[in-house]
Amino acid sequence: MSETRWLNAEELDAWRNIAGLALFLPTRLEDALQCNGLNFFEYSTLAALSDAPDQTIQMSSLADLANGSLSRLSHAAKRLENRGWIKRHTSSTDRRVTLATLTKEGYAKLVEVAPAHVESVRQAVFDALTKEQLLELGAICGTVVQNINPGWPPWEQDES
Amino acid sequence: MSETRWLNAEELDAWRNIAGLALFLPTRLEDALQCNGLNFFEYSTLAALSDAPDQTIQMSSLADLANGSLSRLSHAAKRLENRGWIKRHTSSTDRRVTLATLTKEGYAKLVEVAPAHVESVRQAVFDALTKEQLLELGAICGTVVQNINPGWPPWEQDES
DNA sequence: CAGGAACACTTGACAGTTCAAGTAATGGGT
DNA sequence: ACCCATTACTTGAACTGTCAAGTGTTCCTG
Repeated sequence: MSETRWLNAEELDAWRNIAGLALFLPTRLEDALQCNGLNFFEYSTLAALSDAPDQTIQMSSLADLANGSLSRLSHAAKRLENRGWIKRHTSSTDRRVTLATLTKEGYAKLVEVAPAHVESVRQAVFDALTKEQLLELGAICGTVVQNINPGWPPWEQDES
Repeated sequence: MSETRWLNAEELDAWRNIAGLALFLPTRLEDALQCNGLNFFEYSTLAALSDAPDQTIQMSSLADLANGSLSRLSHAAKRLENRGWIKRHTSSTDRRVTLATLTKEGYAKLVEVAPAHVESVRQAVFDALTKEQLLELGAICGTVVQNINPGWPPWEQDES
């Protein structure tokens, strides 16, 4: 029933740039990884595992850390396992639970790929901005992300 | 051969928020459209057509305007045509060229969906920010986008 | 005015994501 | 102790986008 709040010229201009970022940045980052045989989600999965004690995390937690659904992770884990970069085994304490572990080869792959990934982030974003702009951008994006997706990220739990 | 320029804590923090935006914003916008039976690319396609003289654009230009590959548009156009929202016909002056036209039904669909889309943009981004923050965000994103993808957007051609 | 390069688009096969359904294990209530 | 809801994960089908190849048309060059 209420009137649509259309965008004025100023807002439209800002919006185009924001949408442009959301449109092109993912592709750019994927490209840098794809040529190393990984997509961004697979990379996030390996990275999350490498930070965990014993390089081991339960599937559902890992899905959260890598920002994907459990189903998505399950498919990705099959690919990563086939390539020998992770292993899955049932937990001994709760046999519903599957634990994923980074293999030696998986860690090696991560170490091999990480520099190129970081460099692509720098080239795409950091190198175009002053330090002030970067921090400003980070802060405002943080505000928006909290608005869209409160309670992210899944690490940094509030433990009061 | 060169040393990897890793991110320090400050940079990592900013980066997480930027990546978070690029990760969650598209999904959020898609969701608002999906429940109206369109994805973002299809919406952009219809929107671009509605702004064109005679509601008609050549496929390859339309692909640019909607920010997708020609192949992607070709698949999407088939879906849109099947649902009766656009029509395609060969150009009379150059028979390699296919012209896409928005139908009356397509225009009606766009008018039906647009308010919800704009509202989702407002809710996701605009409502969380002050006007200053919005303009600042738009400007910085513009800088990054120009860095990643110089010569975008395809409209706003420099005609010197 | 051929012949081939370039252009405009379409198509089919493939890979990754989502969604709904399926399997298996656990725990809580009676 | 048993049932059943819940939890944890996997799987297969449907769908979308990408890539490479294919078709048809036009332009250019000798």
